[in-house]
Amino acid sequence: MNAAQEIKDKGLKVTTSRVKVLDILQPDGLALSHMELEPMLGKIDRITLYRILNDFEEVGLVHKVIDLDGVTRFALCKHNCTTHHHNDNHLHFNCTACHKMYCMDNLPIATVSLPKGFTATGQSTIIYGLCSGCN
Amino acid sequence: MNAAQEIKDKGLKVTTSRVKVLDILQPDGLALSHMELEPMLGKIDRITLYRILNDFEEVGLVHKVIDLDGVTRFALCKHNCTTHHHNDNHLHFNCTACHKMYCMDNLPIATVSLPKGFTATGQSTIIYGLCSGCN
DNA sequence: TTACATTTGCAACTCTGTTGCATAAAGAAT
DNA sequence: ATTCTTTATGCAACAGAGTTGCAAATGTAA
Repeated sequence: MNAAQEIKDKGLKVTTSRVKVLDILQPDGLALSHMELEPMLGKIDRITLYRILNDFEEVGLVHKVIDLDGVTRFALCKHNCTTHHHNDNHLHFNCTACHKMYCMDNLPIATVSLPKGFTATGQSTIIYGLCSGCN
Repeated sequence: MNAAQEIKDKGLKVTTSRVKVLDILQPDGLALSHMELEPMLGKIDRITLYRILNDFEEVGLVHKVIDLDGVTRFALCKHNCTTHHHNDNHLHFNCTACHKMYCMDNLPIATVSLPKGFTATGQSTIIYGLCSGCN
């Protein structure tokens, strides 16, 4: 499916900036930061980029993940997420050498038994080490 | 052990600000943010607090964890961490209601088998949901 | 109590993220 | 194609987090 159609399907207007952002996030399973995205987009206003990413997250096109350095990153959703409901819980791998953040879609997520009184609605796991490119 | 002695043992000078910071972090297993710590400390300069926390982390007195909102939090180390080497890998629980971050010292950490080429040196897991106080 | 090294506080700065408002662009109707 | 309405964009201004350099204050050991 092309980016414009995906955007339209989520009820958002199709603009050149939005299409470009979605196209850049498409190919690999990498979560990109604001700083990485901005130069790839040409002359887009940084505030616009913030708003596009937030809108995309709200309608379920992308998900947000905060890396080990506290940097916010965005990656494409793959499991038919919808507005205000993300279905794509998965592990992330953060390379300590190149700082790339990978979405590990096919790894199982362990369930943890919590102490009495605590109830879990989800979990966020970031595994760190060396990625295939840096090993 | 009292705070002053712990600070001295790590090779840092014992100052009133440092003792106060360590005393506040002592009791519970909670990871506190900068914003939470500052008002508890009286008239301490915010830059000094940044430096104290960074120094404490370097020598293994406290560890840093970034919560689900991207807020940096600090908590006491409990497993004889040393300078530049932390031994206290453990899960964290982030309450989505009161936003408290708990160190879950006694829960087992699952090991994940990664794709070929990837090697893990550690992982950071934050479980979110409702804590015992909010349930 | 003097002297040295370290810590603190201040000023200034960068980076990240948000809000309000005027302008520009998209989408639908004519 | 032209107009109209809604939504998106760009700009300015701001707030918060975090860092660095430097002078003044404090801790520690002699």
